[in-house]
Amino acid sequence: MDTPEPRPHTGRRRNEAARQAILDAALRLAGAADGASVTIDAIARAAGVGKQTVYRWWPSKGAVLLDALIDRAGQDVTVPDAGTLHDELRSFVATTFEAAQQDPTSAVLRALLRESARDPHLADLLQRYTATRRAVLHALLERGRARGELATGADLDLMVDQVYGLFWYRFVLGHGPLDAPTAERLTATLLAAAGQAGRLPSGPADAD
Amino acid sequence: MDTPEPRPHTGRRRNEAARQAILDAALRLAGAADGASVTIDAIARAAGVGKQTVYRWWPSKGAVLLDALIDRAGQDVTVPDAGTLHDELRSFVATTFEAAQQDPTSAVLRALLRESARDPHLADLLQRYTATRRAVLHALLERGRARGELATGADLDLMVDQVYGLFWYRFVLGHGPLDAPTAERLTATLLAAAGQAGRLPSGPADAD
Amino acid sequence: MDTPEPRPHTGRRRNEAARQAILDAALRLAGAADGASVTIDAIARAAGVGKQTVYRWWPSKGAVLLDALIDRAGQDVTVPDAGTLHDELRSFVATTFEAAQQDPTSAVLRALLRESARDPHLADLLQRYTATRRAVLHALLERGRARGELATGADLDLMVDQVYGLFWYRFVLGHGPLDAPTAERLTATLLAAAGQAGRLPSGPADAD
Amino acid sequence: MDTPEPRPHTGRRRNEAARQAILDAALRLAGAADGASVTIDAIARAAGVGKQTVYRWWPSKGAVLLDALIDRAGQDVTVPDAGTLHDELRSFVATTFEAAQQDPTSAVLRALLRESARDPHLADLLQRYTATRRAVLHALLERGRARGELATGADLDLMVDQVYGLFWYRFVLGHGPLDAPTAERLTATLLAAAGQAGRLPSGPADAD
DNA sequence: CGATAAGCGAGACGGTACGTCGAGTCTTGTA
DNA sequence: TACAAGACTCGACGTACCGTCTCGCTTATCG
Repeated sequence: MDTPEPRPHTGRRRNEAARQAILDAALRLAGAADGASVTIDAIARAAGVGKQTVYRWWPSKGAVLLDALIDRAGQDVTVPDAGTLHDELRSFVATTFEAAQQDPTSAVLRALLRESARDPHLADLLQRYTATRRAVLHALLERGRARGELATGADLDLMVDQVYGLFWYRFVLGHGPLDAPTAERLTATLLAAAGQAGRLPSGPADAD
Repeated sequence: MDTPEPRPHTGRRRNEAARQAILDAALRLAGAADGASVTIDAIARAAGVGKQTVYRWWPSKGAVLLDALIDRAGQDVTVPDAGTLHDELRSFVATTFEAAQQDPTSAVLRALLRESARDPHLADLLQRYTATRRAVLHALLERGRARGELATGADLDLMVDQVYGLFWYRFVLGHGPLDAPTAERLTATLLAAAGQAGRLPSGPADAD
Repeated sequence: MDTPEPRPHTGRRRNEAARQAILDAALRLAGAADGASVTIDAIARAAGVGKQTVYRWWPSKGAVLLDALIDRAGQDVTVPDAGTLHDELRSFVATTFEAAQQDPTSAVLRALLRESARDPHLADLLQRYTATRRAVLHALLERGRARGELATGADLDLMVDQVYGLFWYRFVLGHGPLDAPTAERLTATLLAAAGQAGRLPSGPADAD
Repeated sequence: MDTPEPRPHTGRRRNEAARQAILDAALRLAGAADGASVTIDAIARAAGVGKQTVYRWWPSKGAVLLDALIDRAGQDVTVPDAGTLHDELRSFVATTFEAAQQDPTSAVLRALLRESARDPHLADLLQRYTATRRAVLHALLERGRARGELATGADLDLMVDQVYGLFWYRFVLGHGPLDAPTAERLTATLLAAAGQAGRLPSGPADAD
């Protein structure tokens, strides 16, 4: 049973240099100024590219930004896998906090939020992206539970959302710190509760 | 010698009916469809009002929406002040969750987020608004601490932001429930940790 | 020393089927709808041909149309050479009128005019094409003059342009008929005047 | 029975200065260069006006040009009404020839033709405009016929179209002169024929 | 027979102009 | 002076064609 030989490809191939130039331009513009003027026209002009070339490959401005984020700033939050759940979780949270506040990433994240507010399609993409991030954290917690460091009844989804909820809330409003001590205290809070799961109201089955 | 009584008033007075019509129209449009087409032109047209009349009294579209939210849907989250901190907190959280998901409020909140992403002025207003909400919750916690129900070292700001962070995170993404059981578990988590404050790393001075 | 015999030929030969398909597609599209959407892309797509294949052989869209016109509809206006100048002229005019109003030709002519308005290169081609048409009519008149049926001072160029002028004017605007009676009356007008050339102001030398 | 009092007018009035600036800019651009770059954007920019203001009042670029032509260059071909039909006709034709070849008018006419080729709406407008021009010439001829200077059977429509046909044909192609001698010879041709109407095949009733 | 040289379908590329939308401002006449 | 109406400038939007440029492949001719 061989492959249906869909089509070996025909026509000119995508210009990788143009792709890079567009992502670069998007990052540069998102980082500059107050984030206004992140326009498709501006991105295309800054990349030395026709507008159509942007629209050919991305459905919206925000999709470009998201792509830029994943390509350029996505590889930084790694799971350390060192020792106790407490250490792992604290490290994960602190790294997440820190990474988001570095210079290009922060601007892109804000630009993404700005765009996703208008563009339902981007909102969808962003939702999918955040889901993968949640999944990573969820897996981390699950490994801890498997090692007996969490009560079996612990609501992992809630724990995950408490981390990312706090993160986004402070990131957007900027009224409170997202630093290492905060990561430490947040971790302690979550584990203090989940370690006493017997006294907690039982969460959902959480079979995943 | 006090102010020279400059002029009691001259010219036509503000038309209260127009104000109401504008807020109504804003709510109606924000609730309708997917929330797109909440335009100043659309609001003015729907309210049977000139655009200038909107701009005369509000600095931006978002300010109109925020005003509508406060006028129409703002008075519902009250602090019960009944019994233990645990009950008070659970009630507050559950009420917050519920109120935000009712029909006109939910749409307006989403419209507000959408606008605040673009409009820095509205972002400022919204920040001030959320600050008042945080202050209410902070006061609630502080009363509890005064009654000895919280460790003295507890980071109240962190607790507040965990509540609102989870709320906004789930409200925006819609991937998890914001129901009474969730409120219950969240409350339990927060208090389980804060009751053992002695074992927590000490938070900031929290002098407010 | 003649041409350096550059190279007899090498490589693949021109695909005649593609040529025909392109001309067919051009005619079909020019005839369809209101004539809009006669695009190079559309022609190429309709002909199942790459755009480059069009540009390889024709300098512009209009050149394709002109080629189609000459190939498909060009051979119909013949000079009868039967009897008197009056009869010949009337026949020529009537045939010209009729031929232009037949179905594929009419649409292509209009499409050509449309394109030539934009494309200076096509305008040039079209000018050359109309010049050959004028030359045919001019020769017909000259033969008549040689037979003594026209005054020697007659301005043949003016007569030619009166025929084609009337034709194009009515063809484009469509406000008056281009039928046999019109051809008859036009012929009579021209000959009535040119038969009395002695009383006319003398025209240019008309040496051609 | 009074008027239905449609509306006394409300809202800001049309800015006449903007209208003039747009027409001026259109003429200027049409006259400059080779006529390319007569763009809506360019007109708006040159007029110091938003694009929307152009679109608010004219359906297309060509409509602007036509308006400019009528406003600025339309008042020049007047009917002299001096003496014989021959003199009147010659004068009319010569003036028409001359006016069209003066500097701003010529460019605008060419730009109009260019646009009308693409824009069916403009083609319609242009058709209406040419009809009014034909009507003027038709009236001139009719007065001559009433004075007995034309045969009663003369096909006035044909005569009119011979004048304008020759004019447009030479104006567009530019292969022959549109000067006073040409006007003189054309006039002579037309009148030579129409003066002998008895020998012409009878035209249409021409009852207008 | 292989090397070389086009021609070909497909389609991505940098551009330019299009016509529309929404924003915030301004100018009318009326109340 | 507020108001309804609506014209104004500005700037971004997403689309349509233009003419050019690769791709991988298919023919042809020539050494």
